[in-house]
Amino acid sequence: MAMKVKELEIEKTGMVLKLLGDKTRLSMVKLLENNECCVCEFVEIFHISQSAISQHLRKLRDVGLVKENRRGQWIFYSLNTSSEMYELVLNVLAFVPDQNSHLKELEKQGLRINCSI
Amino acid sequence: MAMKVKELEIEKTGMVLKLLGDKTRLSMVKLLENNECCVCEFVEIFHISQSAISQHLRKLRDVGLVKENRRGQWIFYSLNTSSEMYELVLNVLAFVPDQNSHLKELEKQGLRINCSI
DNA sequence: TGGACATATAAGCATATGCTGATATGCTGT
DNA sequence: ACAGCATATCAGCATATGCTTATATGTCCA
Repeated sequence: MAMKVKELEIEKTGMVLKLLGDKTRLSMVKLLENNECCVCEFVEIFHISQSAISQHLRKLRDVGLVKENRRGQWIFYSLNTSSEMYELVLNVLAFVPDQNSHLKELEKQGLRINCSI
Repeated sequence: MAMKVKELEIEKTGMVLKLLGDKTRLSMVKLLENNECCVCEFVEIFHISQSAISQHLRKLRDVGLVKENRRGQWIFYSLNTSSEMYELVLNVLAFVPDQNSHLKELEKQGLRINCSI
């Protein structure tokens, strides 16, 4: 039952939990667990302003949980698997139900970005 | 690497993470992982008012993460191991360094409560 | 029963947080 | 170079959060 994981400073752990404690960000990160997504997709999914999404992503990036990858006009976000906090993030995400239906919905509406660059 | 755990609603997960996202509460819960503690002990450890500690504990109790146990004058708090969120809590706490030194310090000062009731 | 101690609750305050709208920046293709 | 789209940043605002002090409640014991 007890897991053997690499411990983190309590401040860092707290910071990660605070970030993931927002429902919008938690959903975003869960989506990023299996997908690369760009800002405009999140805007469609969560129905909040592009600005709000951008600010959420900046917070996640500032502590290194996600990384960005520009391809042409778009910036694709993904989980930063080389973060020392990645293991914690994965362990938390294991409890969160799959959110991919949101992306399926986008595809149905033809709004999923598939950048060929 | 992937863990098999019992999923929780995303709202519940978010709530737990938000609660544990406060450094004081995270330390408190880490202490409660292995110990029963009462309010006055936390006051000594964290150097914030009794009221503040009490309010933190109430938030934790309101969502069922901790339970209380009155013995005489004191109310001892402990982790609620039968909460459906207990597994999530344990998985998170695995990343947090042991905080028992705080209790050791209390014992040294003779401030550790040892209720015989 | 009253005083001492432990805890809870109420009220108020300063700061943090998440959002919006407006604007700036960056890339693309004509 | 410029229009159009994607993203980032700025400023402002409403609400949430964590703390303090003051007060209420609960328990023990002389």
